[in-house]
Amino acid sequence: MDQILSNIKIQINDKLYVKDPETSTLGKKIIEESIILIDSIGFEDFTFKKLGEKIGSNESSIYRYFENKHKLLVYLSSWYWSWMEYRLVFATSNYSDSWEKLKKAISIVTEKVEDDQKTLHINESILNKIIIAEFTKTFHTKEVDQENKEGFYFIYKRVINRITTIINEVNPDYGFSKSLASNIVEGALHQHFLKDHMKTITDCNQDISPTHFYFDLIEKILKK
Amino acid sequence: MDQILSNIKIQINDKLYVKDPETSTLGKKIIEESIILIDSIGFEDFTFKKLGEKIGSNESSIYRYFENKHKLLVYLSSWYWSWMEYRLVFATSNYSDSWEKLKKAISIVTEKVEDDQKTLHINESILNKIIIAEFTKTFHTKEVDQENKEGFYFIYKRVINRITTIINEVNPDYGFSKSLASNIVEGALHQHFLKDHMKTITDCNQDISPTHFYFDLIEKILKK
DNA sequence: TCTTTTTTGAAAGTATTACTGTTATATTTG
DNA sequence: CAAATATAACAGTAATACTTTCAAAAAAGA
Repeated sequence: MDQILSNIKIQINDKLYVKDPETSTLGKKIIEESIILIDSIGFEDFTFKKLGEKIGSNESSIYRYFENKHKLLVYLSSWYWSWMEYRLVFATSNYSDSWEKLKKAISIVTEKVEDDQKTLHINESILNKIIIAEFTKTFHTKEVDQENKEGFYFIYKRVINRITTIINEVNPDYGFSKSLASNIVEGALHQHFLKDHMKTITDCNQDISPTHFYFDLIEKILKK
Repeated sequence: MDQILSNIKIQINDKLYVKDPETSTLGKKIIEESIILIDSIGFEDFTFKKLGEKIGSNESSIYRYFENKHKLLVYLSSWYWSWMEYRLVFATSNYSDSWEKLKKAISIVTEKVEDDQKTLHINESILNKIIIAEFTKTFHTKEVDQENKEGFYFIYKRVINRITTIINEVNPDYGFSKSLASNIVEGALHQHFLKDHMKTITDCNQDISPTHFYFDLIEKILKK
């Protein structure tokens, strides 16, 4: 598994970058340090100038990789969902029982993320924190329809569709498999946010994870 | 009911404004036109300068009401949830059957919003569109914990808590009433967004509303 | 109604952001 | 080693997100 994972290259829509950051040291440094900087100061205060200072590079050099910080965030999000999809496909491929497969899939997309040591320049645990705090900003824009057409959210939608398919396997009579899948993926991010910042409106905490909540939920909704 | 509604004044946390916009013509114009302008160009491109031009006022006059556009958005959101809460309390007060009460509550927070003619300067239908597209930005910031302490999200949380209480009435044995309530409120906004911008990952459309999806969901989760 | 207070508008000013363009230097590749 | 490419440094622009000052207009109070 390690071998296989270390060999995959996560494919990102090439409209998201000017120059592929995976092809150079500076590019990888931009990715690595932007994750840390966005997590640390938040996307609103994050600028290419600050990132340049942090990595000892000039602002204009970063612009040769990404048109603007929005596209960088969409790039990071695509990377995250692509990595998620890989784990999802890998972890669910060996199940014959669709219920167990669904539980595995749900746990993958709802659990807290640990750093994947196989990807050297990307800290998935911090990237997960960014996704929780900033992902909705990638599509809550006036350009969403245009960018959706250009495929900016393709991998994210494919993750949702994979879960939808498993839901349909578990219970073909259930009429809202797509909404349930999108609700769980988005809702889990939200529950993680609430447990850190608005504890009074969630049951999730150190002991009860969003995974618990959604396991219980799918059991009640889908099991006959 | 009209009488009662026309007499209530929606109370907003006074830390959200420098001067209460409800106390002057200009203030009300700022609220009225900011809703239209944010909906039309999106929150990112919205500036006090553009709003000033639109209402024939100077930028600096708007700064006398709101410190910055973030606080204006939190103000508009608070107004929205306060108005929601009012409708929620009013519509559910007469039910003796808690199941019917819950259904009524869910339909109020998940249905598409029509303009409330009783509030002259606020178009709730457009405000609802802003909430769908921009509300998560009010708390997805680095200042969320501080602003939460200052009560910026108090009314929103109270709406969630009211729904939580009704869920507990319906089924006291269900262990995730808070997460279910926060999931439904946030999830409904998300499903509305998806039906307009990412149709492939939702079952909601012109015929099937988010309300249908969540009615079915609570029935399966809470009914014994 | 007259005066005082408050509100608003106009304009100027500042620091920062979000870029673009140019040129020299450093690095890589063939 | 030469040519091509990548990067750094710097200058420059338009817009943003404010703040300040001052005068005019409007509202409130006596």
